Amino acid sequence: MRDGKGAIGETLLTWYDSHARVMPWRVSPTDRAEGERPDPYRVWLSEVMLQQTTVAAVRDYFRRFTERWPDVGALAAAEDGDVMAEWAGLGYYARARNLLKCARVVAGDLNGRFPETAAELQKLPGIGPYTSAAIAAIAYDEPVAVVDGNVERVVSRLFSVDTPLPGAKTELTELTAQITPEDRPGDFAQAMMDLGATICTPRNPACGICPLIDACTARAAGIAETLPRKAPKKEKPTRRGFAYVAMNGQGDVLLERRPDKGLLGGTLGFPGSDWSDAPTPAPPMQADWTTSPVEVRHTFTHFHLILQVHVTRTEARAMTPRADFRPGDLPTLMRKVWDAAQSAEWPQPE
DNA sequence: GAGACGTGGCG
DNA sequence: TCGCCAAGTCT
Repeated sequence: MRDGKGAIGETLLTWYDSHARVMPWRVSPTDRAEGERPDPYRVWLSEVMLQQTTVAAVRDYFRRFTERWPDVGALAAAEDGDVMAEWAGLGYYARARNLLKCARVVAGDLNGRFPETAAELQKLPGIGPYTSAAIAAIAYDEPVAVVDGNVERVVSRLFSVDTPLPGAKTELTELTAQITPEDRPGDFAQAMMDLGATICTPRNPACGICPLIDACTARAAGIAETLPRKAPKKEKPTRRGFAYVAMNGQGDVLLERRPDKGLLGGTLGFPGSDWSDAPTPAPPMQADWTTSPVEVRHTFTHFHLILQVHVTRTEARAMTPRADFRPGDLPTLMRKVWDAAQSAEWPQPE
């Protein structure tokens, strides 16, 4: 083992001890050696935020969440709208809705304690194969394979797996399990992800400074950058729509909360039309609407969107008080709508 | 199993 | 400007 796959774990942990990136949710190898344990709540929160999201984007959100809600009980007691507002801008809003569901299960049914195994963790809302393994390994030392996009890339290169993803997922998980050490599985997982994020990158991998260069078969074969293979992407269609920004004489703004299901579910935004090839105008009230000269362009995971923004002054509706409206509480698309509205020629009050 | 689901950074 | 991609999950 020591000269085979076990050597990879030892080599990587040695590298991690001197190269681990500092993150607000992470216990350094030094502190860990002195007995400090990761807080399962913070591990869980950070891992959910990190789903499909970069470390740079997560940092400030994590700080604000943990400052405002220091433990799972506090988060479970939060208002839905406050959590959605704090999550605004981070994307994939189902994560925020599931975060609250999960916090309420843990605080309400589990005495505030997270389950300690990957199998049990995965039963909770918003916790899938990756997140359950990450929490179990990092917070509870379970020697389970933690496989995210970084690990898929590192492992596919180490062993020259040329089966395209997502088909290769099972094989990559099995290979990851074979190199996951019984000792320090959490540090090993984080080391693999750090390696993938900083050295074994999708393009231009820095093989010259990689601690695993001697073990990497793809590097030896000169095919590292071609792995992992992936099925080709589908083309994104472009959809269009209308958004409506209404304001009264006091500067209060008409906002609505979107239904929990679907795109931007549970978030706050401006009223609008459907989004399609030929959207139907849908002003929230009869009024003197003017069109902003600035169109909003935004790209979601599966389509491009172009919105035409209309604005008006009206007293015809109850609105969100100016003092309660912060553009930062809106998802990015709606912040763009707000910005475009500032460029419009606003009609005079009725 | 394939599609829905955000956003920002980078080449 | 534009496609790729990031510590995925749910249906």
